[in-house]
Amino acid sequence: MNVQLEDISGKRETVLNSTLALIKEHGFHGTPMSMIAKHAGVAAGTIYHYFDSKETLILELYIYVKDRLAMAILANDDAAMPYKDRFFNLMINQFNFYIGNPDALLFLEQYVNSPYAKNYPLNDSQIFIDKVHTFFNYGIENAYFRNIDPRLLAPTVKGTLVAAANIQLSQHTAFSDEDVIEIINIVWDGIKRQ
Amino acid sequence: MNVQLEDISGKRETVLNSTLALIKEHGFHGTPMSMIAKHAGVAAGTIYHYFDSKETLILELYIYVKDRLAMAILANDDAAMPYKDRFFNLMINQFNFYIGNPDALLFLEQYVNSPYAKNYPLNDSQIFIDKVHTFFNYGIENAYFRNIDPRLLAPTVKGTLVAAANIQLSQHTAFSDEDVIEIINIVWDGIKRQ
DNA sequence: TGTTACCGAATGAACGTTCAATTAGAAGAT
DNA sequence: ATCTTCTAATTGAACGTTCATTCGGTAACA
Repeated sequence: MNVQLEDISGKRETVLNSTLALIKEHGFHGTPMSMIAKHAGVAAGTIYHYFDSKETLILELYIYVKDRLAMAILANDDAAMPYKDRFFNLMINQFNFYIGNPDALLFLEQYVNSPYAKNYPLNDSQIFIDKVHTFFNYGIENAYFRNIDPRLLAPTVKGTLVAAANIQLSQHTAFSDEDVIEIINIVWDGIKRQ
Repeated sequence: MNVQLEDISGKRETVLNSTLALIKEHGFHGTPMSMIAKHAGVAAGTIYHYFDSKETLILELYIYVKDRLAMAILANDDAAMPYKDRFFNLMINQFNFYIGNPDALLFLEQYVNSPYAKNYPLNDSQIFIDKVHTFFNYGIENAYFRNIDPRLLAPTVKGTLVAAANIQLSQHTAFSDEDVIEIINIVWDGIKRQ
């Protein structure tokens, strides 16, 4: 398929990207290994050189996507800036990542609600845990946020951003920068210390 | 299986309830028709007397569950009460429905992110649309809520409640009534007209 | 010459669906 | 009440397909 991509990233990443693209269209179980092989331009057997099974392929794809999400979220983060400004920057980055990678958005949403996530709860991106979780924990410890169960924060934030991204993607009209700020204000006004 | 339930509700509902219970454990794909048949105490062929295919079984199960969710949410709603009080009542009802029906919660979350929802976007509960959507539209028109895209409201609300319900279910310690109110306050503070 | 990467046809298990046969139940006739 | 007839409900073995995975072999490369 995409020879350039294949050349620079190797067949392993080519397979991961093909799987991501196909799952967007057909879902986990509408995507047979033969289809992935064809789309990636490799033989079916080759996939098993890099992944033990379809199941581990999905598990590793999740880490791969989540790593990329974590790095996108953290772009231009500056610990010297006010916490609220950093929060808004991270949220904007997250929104833009979803808009720029709709297949990743769809995959992540499917994954977290699938038996994979339930059966392998420890399978997650180390980068995401180290960096993004740390950022939120800092906000909790320093009382920028309401005094609530910290595990409520992330889903509250994510739910709104994902909803907004899905709306923009399903229509073909984009939210303005001001709209995005307003959306993040919904989140911030909900979770900030009142 | 459950003879009492079967007797009063008929085999169609028995099959629906078995499917719901099994999907919670094994997911869409991991739940073959033969397993549903066994769990429901009917022959495989009998399922096809009530449903055209596995696909339509899932589609009808979604309507069935969403109808029950809608009715649970609307319990004790009183149009004479202040809008904010009605809102809190509906949210508490929704949270309690998730807690009391974890299999429904898991199914709904899986469904909305599956190819079913993408391929059949018009397949939804009429009760839910008539009653719950109407309630939110009223809040938008009468300026109880921020002036934002109305489709952002529902996912924002749902995301937080679902997150809270999942936390309570995954641990085995319950949120207190005050905790639940606090959670709903997060939602309300985010979306209310400031 | 040994090792790694890659191929793709073959395999075998799993699964959704069908269907010919059986039973249950309702309606009607006597 | 009893028998007859017709339809709907139910069964589960069998079918055909799909799909993940295997494996014997070939090429690349060190």
